[in-house]
Amino acid sequence: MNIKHAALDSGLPVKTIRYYDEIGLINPARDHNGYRDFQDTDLHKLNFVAQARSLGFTIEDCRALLALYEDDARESADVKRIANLHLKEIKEKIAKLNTMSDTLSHLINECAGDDRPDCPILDKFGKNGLVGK
Amino acid sequence: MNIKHAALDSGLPVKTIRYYDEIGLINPARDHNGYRDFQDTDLHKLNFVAQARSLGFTIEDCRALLALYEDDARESADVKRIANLHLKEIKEKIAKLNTMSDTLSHLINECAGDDRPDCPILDKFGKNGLVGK
DNA sequence: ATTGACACTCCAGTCACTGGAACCTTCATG
DNA sequence: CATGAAGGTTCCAGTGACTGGAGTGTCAAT
Repeated sequence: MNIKHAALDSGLPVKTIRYYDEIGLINPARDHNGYRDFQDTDLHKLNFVAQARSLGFTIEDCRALLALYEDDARESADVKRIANLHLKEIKEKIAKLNTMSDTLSHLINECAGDDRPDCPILDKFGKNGLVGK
Repeated sequence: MNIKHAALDSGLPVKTIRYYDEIGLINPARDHNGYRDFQDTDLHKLNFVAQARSLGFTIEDCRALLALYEDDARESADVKRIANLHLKEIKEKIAKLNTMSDTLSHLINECAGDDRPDCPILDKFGKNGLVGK
C-alpha cells in the first residue's frame, strides 16, 4: 500500500507521514523502487497516532503510548498516568485561555471602536505595570 | 538604564528583550560601549508588549498595536478589530481544548489504571478509524 | 515517446523564544 | 596592577510538529 493510501486511510497528510517515518514513529517497509510500502500494522499505528495527536498528545507521548500499545505485558496504570498528565496540561491551558478571554472581552466591551483615538485597550497595555513606579 | 533594569521593570527576560530589539519591536539607544541604554519610552513599550503578549497577542499583533499606540490619529476601531480577531482565536482554542478534555476525561474514567493490560484508552486509539474498513 | 500522477530526498521556514559559546566592559578587592 | 565577579555584547543552534518547495525518479496509460 502506497503513502497516498496510507494518508487517505489515516486522514494524515502525506508530508506528515513521511515526517513520522523520519523521526522513527513508524517504520514502513520499502519496495524495490524505494517507495514506502505500508502494511496493516503501519496503518494501525498511523491511525493510533492520528487519534492521540487529535487529543493533543505530543509526539513523544505518542511514542510512549505506541510502545505500551504493543506491549502485551503493559499495565493500564502506565497509560492512565500519561493520559492524566496530559489532561492536567489541557486543563491548565484552558484555564489560562479563559483568563485571557475574560480580560480581553472586558477591554473590548469598554472600547468604543469608532474613529476616535481613545481606547481603553491601548490604555491598559500602556499604563499597567508602570503605575506606582 | 541597562538591560537588566529593563528586564526587572518589564518582567521580561533579558534574552527576550534582546530578541525584541533584534526583530525591531523596540529600538533602544546605545552607550559608547555598545550597551543598550533604555529610556522611559523603551520601558513603556516593553511593558506594553509584555501586557499584550500575556493576553496571547502574537508579536505581529504587538507590532501593529504598538504602531496604533503611537499614532495620535488612530481610530479605536482598528484596535478593537485586532482585539476581536484575537478573542475569536482564543475562543476557538478553548472550544477545541474543551472537546479534547471531555473525550480524554471520559476515556480516563473508563480505564482501571491497574497492573492489567486492558485499557480503553489504547483500545480507542487503536481501533477507531479502522472500524468498517 | 510523452504525459501526468505518483513517489523520493533534502533544505528552509514557521513562532517566539532559549541556551550556550566566546568575547568585552566595568568595578571592587587583594 | 592583577584578578575575579558580574554585568554587557554577538552569533549560532535548538525547540515542536510540521509545511512548502526544489529537484529528481518511477510508473501506467496513451
